[in-house]
Amino acid sequence: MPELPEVETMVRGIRPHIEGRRIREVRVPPCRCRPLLIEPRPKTIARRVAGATVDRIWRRAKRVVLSLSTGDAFAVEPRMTGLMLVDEAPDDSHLRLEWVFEPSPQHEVNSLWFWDRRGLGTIRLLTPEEQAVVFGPDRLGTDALEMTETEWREVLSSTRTAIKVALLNQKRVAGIGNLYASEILHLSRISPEVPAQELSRKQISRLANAVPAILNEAIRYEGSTLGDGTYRNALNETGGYQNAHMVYAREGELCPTCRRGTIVRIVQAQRSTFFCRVCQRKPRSK
DNA sequence: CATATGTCCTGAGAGC
DNA sequence: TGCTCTCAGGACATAT
Repeated sequence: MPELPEVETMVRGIRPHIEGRRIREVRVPPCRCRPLLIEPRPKTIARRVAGATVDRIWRRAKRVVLSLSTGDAFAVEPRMTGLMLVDEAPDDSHLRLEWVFEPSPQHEVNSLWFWDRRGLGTIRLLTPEEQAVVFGPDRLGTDALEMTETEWREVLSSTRTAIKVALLNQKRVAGIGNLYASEILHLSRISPEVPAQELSRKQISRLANAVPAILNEAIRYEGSTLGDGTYRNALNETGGYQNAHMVYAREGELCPTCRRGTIVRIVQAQRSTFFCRVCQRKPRSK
């Protein structure tokens, strides 16, 4: 489930090991699992990365981006279970891609790995033109950490979709996923079921503040490792933010905010939403 | 155009 | 104990 905080943690974790280094080769490790989406073909990748260095490692929405000296960039989308690792992996059987770097006296590690148990992740080597499309405003909205209150009002005013579902639409706002959407709405004291365009100015103001509050705190804790234990940072260590979750996966528990309601789970757009009906009350529709 | 639903994938856990 | 079934949710494709 890597969302913005987890992907940001990956970027920060691999950056000191990888940034500025020359790629020796990119390898697809032997893996008995079904092949992951890697584009273009490994042979073409090998040709295009020859002699290139990784100039910059950054994040666009929920993707890890490795920008190369050639102008090309790897865009890595971990999706559900993908990880970027520089040390050990949870297991060796789901390693999907290895970037091997020229040895350097300042660095202990010479490989970067993409590990993905379920294999829903994708890795693409993009030309500058493709980057403009894939990272562009037609595909991805403003990063959730860069949104202004005015922008929030704009992107929410045009849809009747429930606010929780609207927050997951990456064209509207980029980086929020299922887990943090519930946490953000809880801190904002907004019902996940309210149509986005019916939010009051005050509610949008609270939302605009809650988004960076939640996401930055989650980054500080290096993300959330849920019950399945999949998510890990670049060193294969678990995150810590799951202990700070107020509502996510806390169905049946007393609401930690109002201490009156009980956390409930509902399904919206085939995804779980957790919230407290007492402090996230839905206004009576007009 | 906006909105809703289906699809991919693996392994954990439930239930019998 | 071992089988079958359901579920988790990233992004995108397709349908309405």
